[in-house]
Amino acid sequence: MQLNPFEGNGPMAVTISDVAHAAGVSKGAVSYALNGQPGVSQDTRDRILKVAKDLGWKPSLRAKGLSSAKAYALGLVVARDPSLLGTDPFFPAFIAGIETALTEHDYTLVLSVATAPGAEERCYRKLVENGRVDGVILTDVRHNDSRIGLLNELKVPAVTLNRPDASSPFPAVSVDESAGIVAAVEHLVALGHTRIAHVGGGQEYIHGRSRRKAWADALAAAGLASDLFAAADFTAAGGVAATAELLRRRDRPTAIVYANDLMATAGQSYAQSLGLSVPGDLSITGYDNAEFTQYLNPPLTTLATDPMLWGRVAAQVLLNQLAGTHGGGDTALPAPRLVVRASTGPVPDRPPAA
Amino acid sequence: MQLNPFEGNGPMAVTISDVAHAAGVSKGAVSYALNGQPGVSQDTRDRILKVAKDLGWKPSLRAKGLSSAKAYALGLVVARDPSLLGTDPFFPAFIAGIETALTEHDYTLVLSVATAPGAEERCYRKLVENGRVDGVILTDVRHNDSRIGLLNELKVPAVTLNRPDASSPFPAVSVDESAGIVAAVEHLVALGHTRIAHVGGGQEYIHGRSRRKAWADALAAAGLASDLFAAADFTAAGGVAATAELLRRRDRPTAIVYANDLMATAGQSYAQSLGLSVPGDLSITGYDNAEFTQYLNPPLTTLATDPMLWGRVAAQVLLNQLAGTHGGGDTALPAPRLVVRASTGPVPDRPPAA
DNA sequence: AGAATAAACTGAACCGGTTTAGTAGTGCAC
DNA sequence: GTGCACTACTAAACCGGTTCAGTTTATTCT
Repeated sequence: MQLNPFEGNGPMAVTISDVAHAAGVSKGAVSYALNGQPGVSQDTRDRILKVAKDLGWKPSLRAKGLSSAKAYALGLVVARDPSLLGTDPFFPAFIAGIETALTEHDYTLVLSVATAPGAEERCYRKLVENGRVDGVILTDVRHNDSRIGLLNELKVPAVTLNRPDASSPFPAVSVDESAGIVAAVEHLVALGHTRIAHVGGGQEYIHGRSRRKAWADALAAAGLASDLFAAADFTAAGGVAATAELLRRRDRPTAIVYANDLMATAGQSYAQSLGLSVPGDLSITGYDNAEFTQYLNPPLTTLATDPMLWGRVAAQVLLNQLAGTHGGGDTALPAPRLVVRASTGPVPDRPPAA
Repeated sequence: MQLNPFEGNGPMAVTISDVAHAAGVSKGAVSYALNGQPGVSQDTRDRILKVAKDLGWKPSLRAKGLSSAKAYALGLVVARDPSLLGTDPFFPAFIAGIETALTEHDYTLVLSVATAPGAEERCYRKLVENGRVDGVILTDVRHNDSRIGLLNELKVPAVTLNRPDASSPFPAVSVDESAGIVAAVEHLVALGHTRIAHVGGGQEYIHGRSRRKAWADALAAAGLASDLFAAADFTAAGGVAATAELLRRRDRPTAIVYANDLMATAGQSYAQSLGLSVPGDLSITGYDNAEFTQYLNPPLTTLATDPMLWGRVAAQVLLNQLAGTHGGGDTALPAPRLVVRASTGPVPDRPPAA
């Protein structure tokens, strides 16, 4: 059982003892030498390093992990309905960003997908209690997020994407999403729109909330009322339903700011199916700048973020924390960039016929 | 250094020795009892189990891993240009599927993203040599894929998505993609089309090749020539370029079968920008059934697969292999399902003016 | 020259499990 | 009542590293 026929590293992996024996020193000396710690002379150090290299020694992460009580891995739990997972361009790029930071430090990413509700907390607990990870990244932060307390209890280092609204001891890496939404609203205001609606994402998410608040604030700043709000949940179906609700209103909007691209796409398609012209009768903006949005008819005006950078920085902050070299402060990333395409245009002269 | 203040499990994790002491037996006995192995009487076993439970004992994966030379994790290396990662709805769902199989067995997924070319092989090597994973899943299999040889050399169990064209000792989990493409072509033939083009994905991928071959075969079966092929690379830009090339031809196609949704979307948008009507002048089919395709104008006729199932089965096969309970044969999954939407229609009476 | 100090290095304990070799005790046959 | 097989269990080695407590040797101080 000890000899797994599949186990790699050739016929038998070379251990630190092999190196010690070959170099004529003790295991301890080899450990010191290989880790750049004091306790060995330069001569001996060089010799040990050479022997280790010649023998093709590779540290065993398993052994290292056991003795140093570390996993050399970071955890990410993604809690989404699996069928919706593929619709969001955020995660793949975000994960790629994490990886760029991790590979430099010989850390890996342990990914969990929590499908069932409540499974998320179990995922985090398991990951930490099993010692799979040394720290975790918290995405999709919710209003009064219970995970903050859980991670606190588990005493595991963490980073959050954006600062939670409940008190959190963990550093946050933040993007000023408000600025993006404000830019979109200002763009529409400049085009003459006065009835600018918002189809919001799930309001249990802080990014759902902050986008809504930014929309309302920007309208207030322009002296406009923010009564044209329709709640949705970031899904295409939700986007359609919210759009339908808004377009049924007597004072139907001439522009809709959506909280993400998928809802905007679905909403645009729905509006068009009603015979409305985009942007002739209705201007539409999204959020995320998903690749496909430039191929819609019309191409979607949206907000471009840099999820890869976000992932990279989040991982970096977490690694710094583990190394004890993190100041503790939050990190601010560049605000989203407004990408103006053909789905937004001047306000129509008069409201289109219903 | 030994006592990481962040390390979870309360003030100090309870070990097998604690349990042994509390139950008045030796470490070995506890190990036997906890693993359901013979060597302890039923009475003692029950007592040990109870004590372990009362004390809240959790096995340390790190220790377990060291002594049993296992990682209790599976590896997945995704090699895509990070900027393109978000465009493919396949991976998130695929990964979610993997997770559903893993969580049942207390395995986790270690995910690597190889951005630079060549980094992929290094990723696999590192994952295996560091003992991070017990097996790996191979996606995006290429023509004469060099990774097969690498994994063979590393002596790591693996599963491939679809059977590689080079000889591979690893079980494959396959979807008959050909059947999907054939269904799409037959659908177009039934609509009267005779000039049916194909915009292919990267021909270095076996799925790129097999989709092309299926297209050619289906045309041949219908007595049609398969000269309308344009090479692309699964990207939107590539799809546009290939579409442009096809539409410039004297015998321009009346229908185009794309190797994926993104290229189809971009191609459709491009054709429309040329003033062509879809499907009036040109019918279009995609592949993947990405969520957004139903919100295009017109909605896209495409092929629906079940990436989640694919992930689940692939992981399951790999786990069986690790447990030694896998027969060794390949597994066939249901063929893609043709989803007919408005982007395909009857062949136009005469070729549209150029 | 002798004592104090530091550097270089060794041996062993340790992390928390698994597994092997060996021991004690029981039951049964002859 | 001795021999044998079998069960139930223990002690210790082991996985491959890290780290602590000493020991030896060289250097410096007085």
